[in-house]
Amino acid sequence: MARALLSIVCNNLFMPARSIRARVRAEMMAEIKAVARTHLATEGANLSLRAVARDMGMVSSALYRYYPSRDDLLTALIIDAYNDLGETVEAAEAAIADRTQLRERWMAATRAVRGWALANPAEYALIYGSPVPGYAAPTDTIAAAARTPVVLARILADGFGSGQLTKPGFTPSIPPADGVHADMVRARGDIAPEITDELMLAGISGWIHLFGAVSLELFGQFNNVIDARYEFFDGQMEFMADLIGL
Amino acid sequence: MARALLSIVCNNLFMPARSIRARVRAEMMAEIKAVARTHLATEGANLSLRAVARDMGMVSSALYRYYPSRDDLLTALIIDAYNDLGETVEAAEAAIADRTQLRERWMAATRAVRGWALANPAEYALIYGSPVPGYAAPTDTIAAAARTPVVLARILADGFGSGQLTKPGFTPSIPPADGVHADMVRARGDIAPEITDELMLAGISGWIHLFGAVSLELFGQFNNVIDARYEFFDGQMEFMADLIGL
DNA sequence: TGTACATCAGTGAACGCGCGTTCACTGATGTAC
DNA sequence: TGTACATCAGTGAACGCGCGTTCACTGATGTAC
Repeated sequence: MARALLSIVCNNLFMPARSIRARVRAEMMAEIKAVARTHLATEGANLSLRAVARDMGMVSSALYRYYPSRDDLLTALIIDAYNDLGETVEAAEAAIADRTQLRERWMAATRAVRGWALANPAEYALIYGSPVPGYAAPTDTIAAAARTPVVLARILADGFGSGQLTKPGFTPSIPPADGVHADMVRARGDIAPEITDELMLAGISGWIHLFGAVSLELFGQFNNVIDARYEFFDGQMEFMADLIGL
Repeated sequence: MARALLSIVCNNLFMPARSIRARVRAEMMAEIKAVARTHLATEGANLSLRAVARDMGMVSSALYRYYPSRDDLLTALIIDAYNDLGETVEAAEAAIADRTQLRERWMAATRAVRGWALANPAEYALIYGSPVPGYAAPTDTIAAAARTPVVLARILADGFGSGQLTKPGFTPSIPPADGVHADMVRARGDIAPEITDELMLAGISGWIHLFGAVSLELFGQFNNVIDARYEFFDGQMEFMADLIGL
């Protein structure tokens, strides 16, 4: 709190006075979220406003100046988590300079997902784990949630656009049902309108495998089964790259 | 409680008197778990002993005659959930009379997993969702947890034993790392010693895809993406059957 | 530049509720002789 | 078969703690004239 104030004052000595209060306020909101995040790590989604306030040296009612309720704070944390993951994945994927190396882009993006999840297990659980009882995520989260899938879809769309990737690396023996086709059309339309339905379906299989592997690992299902976790994950994602045709 | 007592008395009129108390006790433990399960459905893993006791018309301290603590009750629920899922999957898979129809056995088993998860979402979340904060599952759960994977592994082992299934339906372009190989050897050794490592790896990929798909669906990630859920899941599992070579 | 007023952050007490667990106890049921 | 004793289930009060949220309030900071 004092630290936030001090940094504001130092960073904004020459800013118009009227914005100082707004900036302190923004830093306070960020610090509340930062403290709440550390609580998530130890307590899971049973986030306690009073505990957060205690850690900040404030009285619990003071938090209501910043977040109207516990659920609103949770929502802010969820949006932050989606954005933080999305940014990490975007940056890792964008770091592949040769944009025609689709497989490298896929591997970079998927490794970034796992890396972020291992580094932020509580936040990963918050967004990809079992729903918090009594909490319904508002629609504000949708845009942030879409960032990671969009990165993956862009890889397919770029490959298809350049003619590098015309069809999946493996064609299932049974064609998709009509309803599934309709879902693919809609999903394409949202994030990669140019590609074919069969490519979209292959991509979604990859998406499922990616988050399935990360969730099983993080939620303890690999205990006593898979020890070589990095290598295993990598092999699975290379396998998916084969199937998608990257 | 009264119902449990009555059913005991009726069912055991001619049993030796000494076992009646033991049987009432067993029924009480089962009824406590049944009530706790209904609470899981609405409250998630934040199980409240007092609420369970209230619903049973008892005082909360009475539960301590049956379970020494809240965590012990949670453990019992987890073991039950694994066993219930395992039994369901075993029964569905065993219902395929022609044991040489490996693909049908796979489809029956995987559909049973999803069906059970949809019918028992809170219990699914308890065992496959984010870990309960502050709760460490004891090793008692391992045997129960293994039942479903064992069903899947038996399909591979039977196919390999009969010569029907010699290698996976798709061979990844990159061979598994040494550490992964070691994990496969150990995993085979536990549940299907006869099959090859590459088949085991294909089976584990199927296992990941299966639980990945079910978890993503149950934990809300399919909202606004996949509407044709049954067909989609089915298609994904047929796809996996292709890859494994069933 | 100085003053009057409005805005805002944070306090502290309170409401009304929840929780897991312990403990001495009462009565009923089962066991041994 | 009857009696004395041991086991066990369930009670009710208590301990010590937690929680989200509201509300009237005090002071400090910002704004308008």
